Amino acid sequence: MGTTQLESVPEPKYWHLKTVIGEALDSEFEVGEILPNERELAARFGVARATLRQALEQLELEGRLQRRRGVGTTVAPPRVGVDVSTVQHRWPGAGEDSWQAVDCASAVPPAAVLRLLDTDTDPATGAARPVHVVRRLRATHGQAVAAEQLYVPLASVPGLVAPGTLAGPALARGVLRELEQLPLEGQDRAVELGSARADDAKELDRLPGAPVLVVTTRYLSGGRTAAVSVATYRADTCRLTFGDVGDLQIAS
Amino acid sequence: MGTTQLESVPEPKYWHLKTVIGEALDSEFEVGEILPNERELAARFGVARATLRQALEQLELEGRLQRRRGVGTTVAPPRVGVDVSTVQHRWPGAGEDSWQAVDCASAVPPAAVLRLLDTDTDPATGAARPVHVVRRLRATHGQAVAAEQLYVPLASVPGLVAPGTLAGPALARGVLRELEQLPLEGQDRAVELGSARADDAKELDRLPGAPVLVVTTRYLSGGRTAAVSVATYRADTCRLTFGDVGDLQIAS
DNA sequence: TAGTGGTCTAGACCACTCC
DNA sequence: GAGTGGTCTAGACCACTAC
Repeated sequence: MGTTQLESVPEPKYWHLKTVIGEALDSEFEVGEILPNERELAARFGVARATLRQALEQLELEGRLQRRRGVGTTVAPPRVGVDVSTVQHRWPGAGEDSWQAVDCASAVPPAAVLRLLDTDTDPATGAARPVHVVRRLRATHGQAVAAEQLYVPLASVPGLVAPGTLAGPALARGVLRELEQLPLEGQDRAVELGSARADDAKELDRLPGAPVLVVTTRYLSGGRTAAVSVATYRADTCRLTFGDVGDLQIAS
Repeated sequence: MGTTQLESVPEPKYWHLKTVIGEALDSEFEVGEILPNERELAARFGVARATLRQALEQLELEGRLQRRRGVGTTVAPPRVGVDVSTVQHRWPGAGEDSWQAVDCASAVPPAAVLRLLDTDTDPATGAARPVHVVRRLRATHGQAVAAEQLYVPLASVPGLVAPGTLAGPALARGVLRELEQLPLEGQDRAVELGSARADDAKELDRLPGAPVLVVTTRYLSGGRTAAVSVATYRADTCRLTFGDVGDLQIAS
């Protein structure tokens, strides 16, 4: 036929742009360097700004760029590895880690958390009861990487002094201290993609809806779920690591 | 002053839309139900289609919607939990799991993988040597959830029959079988957000660039990294679970 | 062929940061 | 106030699916 198959699989422009810019980042830019602004980049590549932004969004999602309103677009450093290995066998707050308790409130958990805390309903009405909600922040290298809400049923911290006498960070630390008194029998964990709620986004210095890795942990004690942690990690800057298990063995 | 603070924190329209639609999904729709098309939804909410799409994108990212070109937007079922617990202490392919080997090629790994396989360079030139690249697919409930590339240095499978005599799936299974002969000393694992490469996207029935959870696993044997697995899981439909560790103990 | 979601455009205005 | 990224609009056309 003599005809060559032209553009039989037309690659979207933003996809091609992403590739081109990605290669340029490797070869022509240093970490921290500021890219030309979006309007100029769009003009330079001959596309609309929205199309260019689609490419930049992908690169940011992959942790290669960092964009800040009013400032500009910079080349991101490699993602930091954050250890979330499930084998620490410790209550949250116990031992040396990078978490900091910032507050504690009392609230009824969202439905998804309630399903994990299924033991804590009012036996008479079946209605969910409020629990302690401890708020913590995790920082690495001076940068906030995760915000957590730890849901602790009142029954898990029976020795807590009358909550009215403590507040804020002090109450949060009190709840964590009491939790450590329980024998920890195990934990299981799940990781999924989510988008940052407004309050988490603010603490993580991101816009609402920013992509986050949601790590849900169930702490087991006495055959019950004694606490549930929902931690949201910045997906752009973090790589969750599950440490070397060479020093583990399966019981039995 | 008598003035009320109006819109002091003006919520973006797409964010508000996402909330409204999300609530409607909970109360008015069943899993699998088809939503009105984008043009109609946009008109109904009085916004441009692009704005509506921004809201739908977020909901899809959270696994609440599923959009298919030419078909429509449907309410997604809850995410499926996929076990990726790092404690199986087994080589890939060993035992009963849901992976299926589909192919095997010889190639030089990308730079990021080379850094983990740092022992496999040509001692004379320092250049990277090609390795076996086994391609596998993982399915759950009849649906493809992950595509993997397993990088196996030739040195890790010395007993493999001359590669020329096998090809495709048979070669892939041969490499996996040989790998099982090595003593597995440990593995470490990392999870991060990525976007699907074109080939992975195709196998996962997604568009290129779709958000995926990238699970990188290093298999250790004889003090070396004997293999590296890079598995991409569909972020929209999967929740990665790290099973109950109640039956684990730390070796001193 | 009709209808869907996916891509792309060329503009506008807003919120934020920094000087 | 100047410059940045973030939001939003109102269109257009394309690729795909199903009938």
